Amino acid sequence: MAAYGARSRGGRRPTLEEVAARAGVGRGTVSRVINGSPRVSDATREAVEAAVAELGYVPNTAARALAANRTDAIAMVVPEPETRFFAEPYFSDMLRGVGSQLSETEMQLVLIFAGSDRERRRLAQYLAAHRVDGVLLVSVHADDPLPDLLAQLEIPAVISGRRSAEETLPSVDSDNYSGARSAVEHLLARGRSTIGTITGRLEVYGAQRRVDGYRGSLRDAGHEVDEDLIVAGDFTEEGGRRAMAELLRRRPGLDAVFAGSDVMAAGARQVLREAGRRIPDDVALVGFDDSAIARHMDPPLTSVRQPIEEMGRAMIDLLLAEIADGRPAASRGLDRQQVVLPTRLVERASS
Amino acid sequence: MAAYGARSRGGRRPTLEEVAARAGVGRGTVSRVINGSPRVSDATREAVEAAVAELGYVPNTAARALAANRTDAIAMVVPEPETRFFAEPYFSDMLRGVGSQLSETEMQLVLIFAGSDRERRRLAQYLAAHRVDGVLLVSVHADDPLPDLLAQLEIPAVISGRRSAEETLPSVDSDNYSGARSAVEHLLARGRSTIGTITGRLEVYGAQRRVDGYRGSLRDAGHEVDEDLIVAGDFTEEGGRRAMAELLRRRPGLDAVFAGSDVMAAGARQVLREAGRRIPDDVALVGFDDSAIARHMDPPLTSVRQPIEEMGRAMIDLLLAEIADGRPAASRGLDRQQVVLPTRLVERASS
DNA sequence: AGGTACTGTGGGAGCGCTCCCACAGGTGAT
DNA sequence: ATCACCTGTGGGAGCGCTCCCACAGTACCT
Repeated sequence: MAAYGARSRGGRRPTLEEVAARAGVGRGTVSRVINGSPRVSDATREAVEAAVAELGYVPNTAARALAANRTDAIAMVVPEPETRFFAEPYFSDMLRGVGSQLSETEMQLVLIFAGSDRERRRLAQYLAAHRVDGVLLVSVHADDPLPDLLAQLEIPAVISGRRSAEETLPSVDSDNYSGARSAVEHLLARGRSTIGTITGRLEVYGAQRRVDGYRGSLRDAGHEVDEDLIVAGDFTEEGGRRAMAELLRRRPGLDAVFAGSDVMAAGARQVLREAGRRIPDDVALVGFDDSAIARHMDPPLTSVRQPIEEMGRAMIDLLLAEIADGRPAASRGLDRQQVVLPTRLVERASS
Repeated sequence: MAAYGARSRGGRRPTLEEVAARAGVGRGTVSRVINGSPRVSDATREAVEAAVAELGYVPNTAARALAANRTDAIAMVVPEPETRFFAEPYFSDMLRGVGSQLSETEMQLVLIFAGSDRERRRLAQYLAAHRVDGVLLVSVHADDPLPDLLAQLEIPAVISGRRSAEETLPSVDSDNYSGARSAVEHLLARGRSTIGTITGRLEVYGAQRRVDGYRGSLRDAGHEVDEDLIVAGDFTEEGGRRAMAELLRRRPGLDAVFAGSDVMAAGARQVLREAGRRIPDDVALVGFDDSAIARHMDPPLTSVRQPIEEMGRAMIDLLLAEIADGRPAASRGLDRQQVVLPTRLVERASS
């Protein structure tokens, strides 16, 4: 505990001015040392650092925020109710990446849920008050007004998962197209010929791209795409069940299924089992996400791994760059603003 | 979007002073209106409110924090790595309660993980900088130095789950003793006679109290307590498996098990099944927490429900009272500072 | 010697609030 | 009429920083 500075016990905390007096220098100099400016002589720096340590000085963030007009905090906004947030491994993996990357800096992370209307109104206030220097948007729908609000307020933001082919915000996404291709090519290589797919909600750009990948790899392999083998799900387990039942009805003889998410694959597995289909003997199954449930499924699920933790880290990198680069948002070309990370197929017993 | 105030677009935000000028009043008066002081005439209040709306004024939190020496934010500190946080439904339920209660106020919630040493150091800095008005401590061990640090810094805090019988911090806990009693009494009423128990980590006070409840109800029913029927677990699924195996070794004829948590009950169930014991026919099983996994187990698990969401709400109430009550901590008697919420047995097919 | 160009430093001004004292004007008791 | 005491209001001071201008000192030219 001693390291925390016994001197800060109770009462008033030391100020910059007091540190300056103790070190025998001016306020400006202490400020420069605290902020790591190079324009300070070594001797002075040491004297100041000693005074800081002796007094247990800790900068007052409110004063700094007021004077410098920055908050040293960023928000991760999750436009989902908390329940979903915790149910989906996607979010917690992302949070882990974000947290680890951020702990390299002095920045603080504020987690904000904006599921209900009331929460949304609070968020709008919060952003209008500029209580954060930047915002991480975690899974916004294409028609969400949040990005516009952020642009209007000129708050730097990064989005996870593009909303469309021409995303205007800086974004980090995984390569959904190639990921889907690798899954389908794997099934083809295993000799499967009638491959169905259960899609995510098609308003989600990434879900679309996965279907595109499915189509592309079949076509490239010389197969004609049978539209009856494509059934829409909604990323939920229940949706996976319904879609699988529909697939079995349409094409009872199918021998493989590519599900657009692990959770939907879990739903599909139940229906396949109830229908007496063995996995992978009768029907091979591949998921997407490589979340924890893929490993724990019976049999363990082959799945396309998205590097979600790295995506979180990349988002922080983009956001910090944007904040550093003068406040303005994505106005200097979309070059390095759209990061797409590769996926990788993880083969397990289900295929 | 119009409601967000088109006037705040870009550039500078309006200040108190500008609102005052527009409303034709002084700065002090605007401040009083903003902060809901009653000492303002109705006519003036309306004029100010109109000016606020027209200019799209939003108070600058940094300036307010600096002048008033408060931050309008509280932190929820989780001394666990993020992984565990998300794995345990306990935390997310608590977060839900905290969030809902807090959304009644202007306070902001900051979620802080303090699992690693580095995270701990950052937290110490954060607290020393007084970046929050109060702290919610979510599951601290008895020997954690955090409470002392908070006391030293004179930061109001509330703890979830007492650390010992004479907890010094304001706390919110569930009635672990009675909860355990209700579980065991239920098993006795169902005609079970050889009831084992799998405990949580006994450094955790609540885990101890559950064992106390187990002992107490057996004794009150005229049974002698067989120490061989008490095996220590550690709140994990794996620990539950190990403990169950040990119980079966020691007392193969046991006909019921009370597990100190649902997760451990899940582990125990696996071992029981592998050992060919039917649930509840051969062995009745009862858990603690009534978390989501209790409902989804096969068979669904009878469990002692803790009102975790309400606990979260109660923590906020205590903390806000403490913050309002002049800054000093728990120094005016422990009367209303220790809240204990009742538990309730939820009967399902496992018993 | 004078000029130019650094580097390092001190300290004034100002960020946008809250707090509080001062004071005007009204009301009612004496 | 005088005093006491409200209510409502204005505005100075100050919170603890950062920013930036000014300037001393040194170094290196011409």
